[in-house]
Amino acid sequence: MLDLKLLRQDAAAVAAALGKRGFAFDTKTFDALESRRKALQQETEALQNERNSKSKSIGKAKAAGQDIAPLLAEVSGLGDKLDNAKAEFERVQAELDAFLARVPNLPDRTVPEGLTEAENLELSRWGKLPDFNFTPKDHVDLGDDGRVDFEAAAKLSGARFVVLRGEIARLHRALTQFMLDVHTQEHGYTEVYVPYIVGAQALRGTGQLPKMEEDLFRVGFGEDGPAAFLIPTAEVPVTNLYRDRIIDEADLPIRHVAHTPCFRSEAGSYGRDTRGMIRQHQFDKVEIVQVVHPEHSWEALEALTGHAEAILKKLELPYRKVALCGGDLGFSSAKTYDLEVWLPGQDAYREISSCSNFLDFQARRMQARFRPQGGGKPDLVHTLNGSGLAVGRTLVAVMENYQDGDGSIHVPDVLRPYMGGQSVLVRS
RNA sequence: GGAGGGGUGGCUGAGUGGUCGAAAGCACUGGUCUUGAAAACCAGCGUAGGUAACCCCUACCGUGGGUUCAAAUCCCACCCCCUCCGCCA
Repeated sequence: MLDLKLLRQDAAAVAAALGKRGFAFDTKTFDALESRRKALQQETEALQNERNSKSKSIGKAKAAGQDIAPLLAEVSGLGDKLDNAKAEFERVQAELDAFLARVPNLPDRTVPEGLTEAENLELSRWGKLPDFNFTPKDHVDLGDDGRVDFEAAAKLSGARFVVLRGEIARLHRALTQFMLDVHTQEHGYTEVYVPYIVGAQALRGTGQLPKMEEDLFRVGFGEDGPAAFLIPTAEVPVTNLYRDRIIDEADLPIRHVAHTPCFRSEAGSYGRDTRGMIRQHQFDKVEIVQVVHPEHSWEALEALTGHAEAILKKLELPYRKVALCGGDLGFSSAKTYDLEVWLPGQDAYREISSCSNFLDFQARRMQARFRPQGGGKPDLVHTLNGSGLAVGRTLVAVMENYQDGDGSIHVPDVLRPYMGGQSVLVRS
């Protein structure tokens, strides 16, 4: 949610800034709703004032033993007038809220111009692309001995699911453990275990609702229970830990890491990435989240991105860092870096981490605030998060980059302690 | 699932339908005192909106309804927490 004051002061500037991401901000509708809201609010508050002060004088008169009948007559009819005014005010307020809930965050001025993925800006490359003296296979072929089994998963759950077996399943688990250990022991994150089912309020807080509802799996507690959803990312439960809370400034920054499955319906991506486990309805991710003082969020974004990069470096996976252009930015983000890992099987870089600074956009929706040291008014925190990393895609990257001509897969050095010391995984 | 108790400011916790946005304590801030600190004492101290700001006004005592001129207080529904019983990985 954007700052309402900013919108009132300079809706035109907001509209211009949102244009960078291809969002058409309807200044006319906003202005109309806002001036209507203002008039109605003043009207209802004046009526409330009248009722309150008259009620008080009734109380006083009664206490003084005076006849209150004339006062009661004065107040008759006021109630209905107030109810009508209030109902109208609430209707307009709700309309305004719904309008604002669909307005995305303002892109930072350093965000590259552009409306499509193609205009993202490459910032750096790391690592040497593997030089095979054979034609590299992709992870689907490398795992087709039954260790990566899409058919078994399809039988259980349909398309876009996978069953992993044996050493590949263990490698997947090893990657998760490794990532959690690095972030907790080297980067100062506190591990949290969180629910995988959340209510609508949490999803509104981080900005997945109302716009992204089609991409969520809805579950329920009974037929007419409250709406509940499978989490599309750990960002939702972890960031919302701070919803409606006032944190002591001394407790900032807060850094959390969580490993969770993520569930996405992938509505609208039919036909994309249908081969392999790049785009699944269910995948595991290790997510890092920071809640910081508003003055420090930009440096926190650089640090957090570095923490995600550190995993790729330790795994010796070649990658590049990209700044998303305005049009490719997520709804809540002011600026996002994507890390894209090299996949020999696709002969391409593919997204494996997305690191964003949301400034106070999520904090305002969530009412996540901090109390300044030495007292004073609570102020909104800034929130950030990044994948550190997407586990399924990392598994794909390890398989494809560490493959041998005979289809065996070498285990990256840093993972060996997690694999019982094993150094090569051979086809069965 | 059954029985009972409870949800009030950053925290603890009082509150008889009528100056109750709410006692008291803790925490915090400023001051007096002190070489300095602590203690003691004095004062201040909820959030948001009308609004850029003061005054002023409005809303907020788990959530949503209702009764009333007037609701933290009475009524209804729901949510959550605690204790006990039952069931259970």
